[in-house]
Amino acid sequence: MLDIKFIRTNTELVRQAIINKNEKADLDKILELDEQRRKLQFDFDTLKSRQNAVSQEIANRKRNKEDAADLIEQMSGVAEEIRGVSAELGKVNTELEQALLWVPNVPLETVPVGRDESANRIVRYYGDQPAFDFSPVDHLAVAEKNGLLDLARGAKISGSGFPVYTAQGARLERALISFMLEYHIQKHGYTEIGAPLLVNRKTMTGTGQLPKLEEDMYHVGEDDLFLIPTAEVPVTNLHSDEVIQLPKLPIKYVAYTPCFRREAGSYGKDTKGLQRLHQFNKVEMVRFVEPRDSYRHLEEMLNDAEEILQAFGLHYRVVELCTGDLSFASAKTYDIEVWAPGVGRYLEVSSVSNFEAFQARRAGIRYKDSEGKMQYVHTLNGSGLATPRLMIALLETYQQADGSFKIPQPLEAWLNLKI
RNA sequence: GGAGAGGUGGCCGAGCCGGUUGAAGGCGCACGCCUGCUAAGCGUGUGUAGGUCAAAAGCCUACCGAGGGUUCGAAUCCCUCCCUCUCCGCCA
Repeated sequence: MLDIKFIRTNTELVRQAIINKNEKADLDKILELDEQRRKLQFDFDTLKSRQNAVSQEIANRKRNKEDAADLIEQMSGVAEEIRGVSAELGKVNTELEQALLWVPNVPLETVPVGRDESANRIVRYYGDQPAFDFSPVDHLAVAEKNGLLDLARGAKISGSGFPVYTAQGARLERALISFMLEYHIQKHGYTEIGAPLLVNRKTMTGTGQLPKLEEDMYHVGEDDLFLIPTAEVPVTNLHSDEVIQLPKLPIKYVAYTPCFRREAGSYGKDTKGLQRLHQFNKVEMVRFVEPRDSYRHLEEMLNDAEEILQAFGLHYRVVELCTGDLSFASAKTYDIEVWAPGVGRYLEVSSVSNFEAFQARRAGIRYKDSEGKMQYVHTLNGSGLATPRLMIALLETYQQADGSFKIPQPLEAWLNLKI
């Protein structure tokens, strides 16, 4: 969330950000609550101050065996008054906090302004679309021919959008995960985290999924726990309500987890094959950094993710999201879209974002800067990468004229393991 | 799930028959002094948040797991909840 002081002094900037992000937080209401809050706080402090002073005097008199009945009598109404103001203050505070949770992060000034993805800016292309001397089929055809997927049975046991990988398909997907994890650990210096897949409400709120996106989350009502939509949630919240020692920064974590998304409101969109799923696997990178470095880290993480696609020799492009396409919590986001020759589209396989202090403020992730001042860290995360669309690109790119599928060289070691 | 113990400042750890206790003491940390070097020693300081202020200083307020209650006054008493540890049960 944003600092209320920032909102107070940069109201128009925030107002514009809300519009540019297609959000609808009520700033006037927030400013009014803030005003009320400060007034009540002042009243409370004043009353409390008086009560403390008199209580002190009562204590002194009692110590000296003097009578304090008049003072006690005098204060008896004050306690009630304080309770009243305090209750009011608590109510306003809660209301203000709730309202602030609906204010999105402010996009970086350089982010292109636009309503939807049509205003996104293509940053660069890597490689070229592969040429085929036959007509390439889509990943479903490749998978069927080679026995890699069983989506029908996935639908039978869970529902559509819950893929079943079979035989070499399952091994390939697992190999992808291992390869990506080890790549980031060994080449980029990330520390691996194995994270819980069910998290509580506070954790979901910390990274900004709640309250706005509750409809998109699988919820276990009995325990009020949520299935994570991305490892970003548990991993970023690892340090919630903590003060990180300066020498520990930057912190770089990588985690593989399944991800669960209800995808409410996107029925019939990109439903073919592995394009849009309720459950999928993803390797996620998360960084905690000092604010002055955070945009350098954003570029670095983007590069970390790109290297995976490069290692597989896949053609892709990098896109900078416009304000309207930016997520609620993000200040700047790059998407990486890999080319899938069978379906003939660029598919998002990674999203790399800088949240600046937005998540850190919500989750309470701070550090002491070199001058000993308490500051919020900047948090970033990026997929590195999500497996389903990566599978699509691989299957479609490396299909052969005879319908078979060629394993990309970097994965051979994992698939040829002998025991 | 049942029984018991406990949750205090960066850490350890007093206080818990209510009142100069934001909180003893120790460790750590920072600065200074001292000292061939190192170690040790001595001194001072060292929480977070909100408010007030142009700002700093200062001042005020809150915070001893969370939330309520009793009281003129609560870290200290009462209630509810959460978490940790130990034992039992259950499941892997």
